[in-house]
Amino acid sequence: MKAKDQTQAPTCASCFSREHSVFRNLESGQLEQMTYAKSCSTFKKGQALFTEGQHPTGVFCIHKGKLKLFKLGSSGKEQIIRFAKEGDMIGYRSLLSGELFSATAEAMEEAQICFIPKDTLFQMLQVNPKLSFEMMKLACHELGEASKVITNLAQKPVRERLAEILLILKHTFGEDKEGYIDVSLTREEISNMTGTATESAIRLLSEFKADELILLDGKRIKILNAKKLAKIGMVEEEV
Amino acid sequence: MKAKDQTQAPTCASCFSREHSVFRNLESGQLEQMTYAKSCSTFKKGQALFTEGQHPTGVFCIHKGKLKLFKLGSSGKEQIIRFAKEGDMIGYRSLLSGELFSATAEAMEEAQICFIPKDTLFQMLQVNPKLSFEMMKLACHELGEASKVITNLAQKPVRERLAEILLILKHTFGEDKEGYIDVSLTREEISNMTGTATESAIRLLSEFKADELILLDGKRIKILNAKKLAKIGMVEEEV
DNA sequence: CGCGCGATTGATTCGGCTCAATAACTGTGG
DNA sequence: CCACAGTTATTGAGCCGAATCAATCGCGCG
Repeated sequence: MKAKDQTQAPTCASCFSREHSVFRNLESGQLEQMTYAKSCSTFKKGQALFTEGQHPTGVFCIHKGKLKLFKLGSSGKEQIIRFAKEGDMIGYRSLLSGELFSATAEAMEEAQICFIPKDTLFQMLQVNPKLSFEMMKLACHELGEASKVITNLAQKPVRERLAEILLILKHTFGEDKEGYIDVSLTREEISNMTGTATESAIRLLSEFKADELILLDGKRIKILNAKKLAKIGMVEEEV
Repeated sequence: MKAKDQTQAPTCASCFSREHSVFRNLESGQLEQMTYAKSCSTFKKGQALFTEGQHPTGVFCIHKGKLKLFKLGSSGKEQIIRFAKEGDMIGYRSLLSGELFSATAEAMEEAQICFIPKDTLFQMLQVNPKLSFEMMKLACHELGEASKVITNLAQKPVRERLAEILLILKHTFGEDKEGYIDVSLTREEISNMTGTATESAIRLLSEFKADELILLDGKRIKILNAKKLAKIGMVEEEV
């Protein structure tokens, strides 16, 4: 399941993506410990880091690349729970709660991932209350986000949800030089986020395009009128 | 917002509902500290402990009673995020993530609630890594539950969701001597959990009753055929 | 006893899903 | 470099689940 090449494995101390992660405030001793314990590997597009139902043995840090986390619904359709990119940590939820993985993590593009074994992380948590607090904060924040998603799914019609999702995507992944959202998603993946049939997502995207709210170029999406999208999505802030 | 009577305020050391809470393993010193710092009050049915958007100043421990936590959707409809009962802690998510309350907590029946100020809790977290871990675990567990809810809302039809909700209610609140689920909910509240119109929830409940899966007596609900409900709800376990 | 909210049931509408057919695109091997 | 196979995207038609609207009923309670 894990790839093998440790070739360009960097030290954690010099890791750029760490700067934006929960590990940003580690002292050098712990950084060394982590560098020593971690293993780094490459995942190809579509390859899974772990699968729903498996037993967690550590956490994954994303050094490069983008991942999607999804659960399979009873009909087999993927429900995308969240994305993860450079500097994000994956798999901590199940590890910390002592449960099996509740979702599958899959690389959306070639990705370089570091793996930190459970023992190492737990040791660090024990001696470093700040790290514990940081991770608790992260979990609590995500919990708040989840309750928003729940309310939206339960109450907003598809059109509103999709409008909001587009703004969230822009916010999560940013834009490239040309102003397109910096992520490549299939229409199906977009629908798996929104909680809708793929055809519905396509139809609405076409509508938004016709209304000049967005611009479509294959999988590339550019937001032209965030204000109006926010109004459609019933969000005050432009997410 | 808070009621005043400290009349029957018990000590935390003797608090029965603490036995099942994250505070179950506190040592006597911290228990004293908590007893000293906490304030206990009574909330009437329908009274809010806190409201979405407010600034958290501490956490609430439920000594007695049942609460619902809900968010308001853009149309003003309540979305029930979770319930809380004896021994549960409320308001920790926002406090720990340093955000505003993301939901409103309201007493569903007369409730006795203890309030633990932010400073006290944070001090205890600092000196007690086990408590931190316990709370992190709690948050991570709930996060996993949330992702289940998200997948269900996005993918399951109303009929399946309602069947599952009934099983969850039974599991959460247990049954009284007569086998009825030990909580009193209006049809609207049930629909606000399920993410559906009240009329739809009513219709489906009537169906389930006609199919002899449940028994209805006013607000009282008794599960007659959990196995079949689980099948309808597409859940392997009987939740 | 009557007021008023919650529950129920019926009729109707409509959003969104499914099914189906095509078109466009991606990669792959000759 | 092109043709083919296998996805992925698009569009249309029809249907169905669930929301809405409307009316009545039943009670809990002052």
